[in-house]
Amino acid sequence: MTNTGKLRFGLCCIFRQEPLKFRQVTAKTLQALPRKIQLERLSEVCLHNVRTLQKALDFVAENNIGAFRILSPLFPRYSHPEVGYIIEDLPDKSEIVQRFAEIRLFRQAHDIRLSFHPDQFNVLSSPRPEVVRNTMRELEYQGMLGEMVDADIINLHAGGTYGNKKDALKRLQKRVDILPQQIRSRLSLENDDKSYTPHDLLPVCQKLKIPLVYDVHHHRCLPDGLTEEAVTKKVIALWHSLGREPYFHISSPKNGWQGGSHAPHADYIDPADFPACWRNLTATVDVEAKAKELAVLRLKKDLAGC
DNA sequence: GCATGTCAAGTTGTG
DNA sequence: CACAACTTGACATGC
Repeated sequence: MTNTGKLRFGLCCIFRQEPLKFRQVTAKTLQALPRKIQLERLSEVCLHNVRTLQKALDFVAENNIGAFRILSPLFPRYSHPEVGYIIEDLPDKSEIVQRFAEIRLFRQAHDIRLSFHPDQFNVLSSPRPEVVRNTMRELEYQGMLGEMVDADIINLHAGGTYGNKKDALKRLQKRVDILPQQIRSRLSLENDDKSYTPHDLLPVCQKLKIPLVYDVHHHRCLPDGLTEEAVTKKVIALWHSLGREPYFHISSPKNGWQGGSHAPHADYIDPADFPACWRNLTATVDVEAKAKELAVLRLKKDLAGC
């Protein structure tokens, strides 16, 4: 009933009901256009997306949501090898930069925690050099955005196992060690539902002095012998040793737990899936649910009533 | 204007 | 050894 900690919930990337839409443009479409037109098109989309991000944070602040995950393609195709670009290239660069500055101040004024989550195709453990190069490009992009908006997390999965987890994690560690500070200072690893458990990643994170985002749904899909309480405790200790607020992910499976090890995300979070040991913490919990802002608001309500 | 297909990425498992 | 599945929402295209 009386929560001592300050649990904050995070909204992921987009909205279900609010009329806030981010725009996209594909490499294929761009490649059919001359460079000048490409940049005009990209500028239009980027400006739209920065304005939309501002509105998204307005909504987040008004509804007492404590965190927001920024979608990776906020600037579509930024790190693409053929059609990639920098803000300087865009006709609307001055308004874009100006709005980023406003977003940054707004974030700070309202204490909204911002994060990035490069998708599964970004793999630092890959044995393929071009995969790692592309990942680096994407991380540089997200690091640049992170710097501009004052985000504190770029959260990454550990990637594939290639038949040998130890070697894969060694490659990962080597590559984290050479990341620019702008990225490394924001980097976290997250346990996934197929390959890497908290048990696998905690030692890596400790060695690299980077935090672990604990996804309890993934942990239930891919258990490692550790209880949720035990992992929670270790993860909190890790974040605190770095002087930072712990970060978790929650989701509920679409078709219940009986339908196999992993399932697509449900529209809402079943409050029963929310770990009891998270209740009174000071921590951030991203709500991964298809009903987006509706799911965040419902979960807040449900937990307040327990 | 709506419905269907396409895009974007890397890994893994299947055929 | 080649290819589909996985994931996802918006874009792009065709009727």
